[in-house]
Amino acid sequence: MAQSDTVERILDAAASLFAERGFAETSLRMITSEANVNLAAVNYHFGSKKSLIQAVFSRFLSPLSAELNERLALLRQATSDITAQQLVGCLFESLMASTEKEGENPAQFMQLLALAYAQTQEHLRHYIMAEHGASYVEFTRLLREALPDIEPDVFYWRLCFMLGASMFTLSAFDSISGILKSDYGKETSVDDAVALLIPAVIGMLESSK
Amino acid sequence: MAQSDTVERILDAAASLFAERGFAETSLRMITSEANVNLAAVNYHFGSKKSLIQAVFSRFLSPLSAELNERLALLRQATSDITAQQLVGCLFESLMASTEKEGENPAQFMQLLALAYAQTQEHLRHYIMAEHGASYVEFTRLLREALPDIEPDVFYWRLCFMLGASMFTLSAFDSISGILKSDYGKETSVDDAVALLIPAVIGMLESSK
DNA sequence: TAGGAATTCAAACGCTCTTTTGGAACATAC
DNA sequence: GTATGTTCCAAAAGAGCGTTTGAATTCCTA
Repeated sequence: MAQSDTVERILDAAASLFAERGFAETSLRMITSEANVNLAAVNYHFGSKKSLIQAVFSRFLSPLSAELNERLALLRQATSDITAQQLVGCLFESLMASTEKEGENPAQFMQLLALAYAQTQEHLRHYIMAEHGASYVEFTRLLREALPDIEPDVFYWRLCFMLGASMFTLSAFDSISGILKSDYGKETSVDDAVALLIPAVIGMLESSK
Repeated sequence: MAQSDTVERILDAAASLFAERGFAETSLRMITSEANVNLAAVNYHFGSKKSLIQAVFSRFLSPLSAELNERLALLRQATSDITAQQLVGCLFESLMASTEKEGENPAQFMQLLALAYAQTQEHLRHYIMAEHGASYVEFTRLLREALPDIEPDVFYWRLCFMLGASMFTLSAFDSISGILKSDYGKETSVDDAVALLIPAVIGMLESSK
């Protein structure tokens, strides 16, 4: 069994358990037993539980940042009048493309983000901001430029509405789509949910009310 | 020092620390030392940490359910054509009224709810649904009736968008309003944020797109 | 195929946690 | 003023945690 195998199995198990239960609620013993590796493997390969948590986020965030940076750069050089619609489209395309490339689950990713948000994990906040904050700041800046007529504070609150709606919806995707399946026999993919989400958040952002 | 004093002080400290740090990240030692009571007081008055968590939620949810039930009943007997706008108004009024009555913090309440959602705390989910699920189900039923032309699955997703935007915004209220204050010198109250939030979520619910 | 580095493993260490315990302090009622 | 029930407290029990250790094993290269 090569090292990469152990490391990947730990990351898979950790991502799944963290997303479902939370960080402190998930012990290294749960993770290593789920991953079928020895307890000491986490500290051997990652150094500590904190570092493991950061590694789990890195696996999601690095490809997302890369995708988003690339798409934003393309958009900037294609036109100088970028619309909010294009930017929001970029964001969700990046999310879906980056998770698909890595064979990951966007719903699980959003569960982890929601968790990182809800629990004030200082070390994680700092780490995420230091490693991946630039893409987010750039996205916000461009969106602000695309919506110059909105008062700054209103813009900020609407950005918040957008993030909340997106994060909550995708993080709850599994349970919502399960309910829809059993109650209405309706099969829904993440792409279907995103297709509904995009016009909704754009409507909120651009609203004149 | 009467019992009620100790119990209240524990609940206050627990709500504040849970909201800020998470459930497992907050030890009974932190809570009892913050509350200036003996460590054993939690187990004496509440039985266990789990029960304390439930009690913290109960203190928020019971007044909210009561307020919401009352307002929904009034609305039902006032008119048979209830609008989505009226229902969303009811929900936020109930939230603000119930927290104000009890001298509580709506942002803290939403932080706790977001936490309960993010971490799959089975005992808590069951408890909340069993004790307070009825009001939520009734609200959803009335909202569904107010928006009969929307496909059932689209309705469900939009409900999700609404909950996400509301929960996230209010749970992040302290940090957002802090940023607005320091960046734009703009002072924002929770009511201001809710005043922006209501038209935004109603727009999402009623949209024809 | 021998040797050295990388990885895995069982066991234990030290720590913090929730919960329990039995008695002390207090209030209330007879 | 004593009896009774409630509340508080210091201490310890018992369980689980992250981490460390050193030996065993596997892997790779020379």
